[in-house]
Amino acid sequence: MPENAELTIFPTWTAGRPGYAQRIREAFQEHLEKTGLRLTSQRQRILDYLLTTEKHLSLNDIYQALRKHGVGRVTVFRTLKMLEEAKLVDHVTAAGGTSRFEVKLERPHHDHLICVHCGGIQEVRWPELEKIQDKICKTMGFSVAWHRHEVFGRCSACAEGKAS
Amino acid sequence: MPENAELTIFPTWTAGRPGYAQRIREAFQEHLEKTGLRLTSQRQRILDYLLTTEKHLSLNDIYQALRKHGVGRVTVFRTLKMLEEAKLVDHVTAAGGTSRFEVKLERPHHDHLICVHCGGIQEVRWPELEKIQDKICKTMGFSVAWHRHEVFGRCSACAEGKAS
DNA sequence: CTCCTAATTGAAACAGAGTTTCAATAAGCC
DNA sequence: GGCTTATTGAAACTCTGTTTCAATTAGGAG
Ligand SMILES: [Mn+2]
Ligand SMILES: [Mn+2]
Ligand SMILES: [Zn+2]
Ligand SMILES: [Zn+2]
Repeated sequence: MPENAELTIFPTWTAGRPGYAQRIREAFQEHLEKTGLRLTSQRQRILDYLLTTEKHLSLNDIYQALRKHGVGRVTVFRTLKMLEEAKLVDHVTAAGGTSRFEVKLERPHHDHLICVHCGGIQEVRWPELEKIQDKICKTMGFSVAWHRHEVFGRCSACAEGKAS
Repeated sequence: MPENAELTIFPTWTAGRPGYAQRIREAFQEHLEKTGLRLTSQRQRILDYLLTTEKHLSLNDIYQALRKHGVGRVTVFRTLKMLEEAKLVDHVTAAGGTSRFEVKLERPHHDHLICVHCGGIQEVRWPELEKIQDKICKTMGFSVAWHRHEVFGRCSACAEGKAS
């Protein structure tokens, strides 16, 4: 499996959505004001990088991309945490167990199909399935906060070329 | 969240199943012979500990329990890996992100409801849900090898005492 | 614009799970 | 018993994630 596989999120989620980048930046500023935080060049860069690179990025991916612009690892870590609290960003636990981040604003919840061969991540929505999940949890007296449903296997592309 | 929460697997899975311990030990030996590995006291102890303690144990839980009998951390690590390859043991990703292990032989597939408050793990089978998963994956041309469906929230016990 | 203060930053050090290395040890076979 | 090879475990290392704290900066008050 390639070390940095093609980890696309809904292609053109940001791009295909007029004003999306604008809106998420505004929501970001709103959150900053509301919580008494400050707008710094680092925080701006990190959000912008997430917006322009439509992929599932790890903390380290972002750090490596922005260190040349003087953004530290710790700041990336803290900013991602803050963006998650602000519900502007979310994370997936990828194959290796590390967290990968994606913009969340206006995006519906989805789960991931992870190809063990090429490392590619496909996104999937199955409200029908989640309805059953919620129903069963309810009958067990378990109140769901969030869930992680990750399916591992071979994507259509890799299933054809059956070479290991 | 308590550091070592009550992490029960199906109560009496091993206990309520006459000869289970016996069968899994035999399967273990078979695997050793088949792959040219050797039966050591350490490997025996680790498997036995998993069998007698019907819980979802972390690598460290097992190490802490067996170090007094002269079993090293590395050996626990390697043995768990081997047991997973032999399909005798499986792991769950618990609340903190660490792996917890459980015996697998003859046990039906199940998923986990993980309480973020007390750390307790409940097991759940929902074939209906998984049927939908497989159906949708199929239509997407994705061939499922395995999946991990973990639901985080509050168990019934913790939901009542609403203290944080 | 300047000053002030509290928020922010990032190097460094730390934590914890997981993994490799390698010399010493033990299993299984003759 | 003796030989060969797998196994073991201390130590060192990797990687992700996290805390600490002195230096820096945002942004509001003057
Ligand atoms: Mn996604
Ligand atoms: Mn289980
Ligand atoms: Zn693939
Ligand atoms: Zn609970």
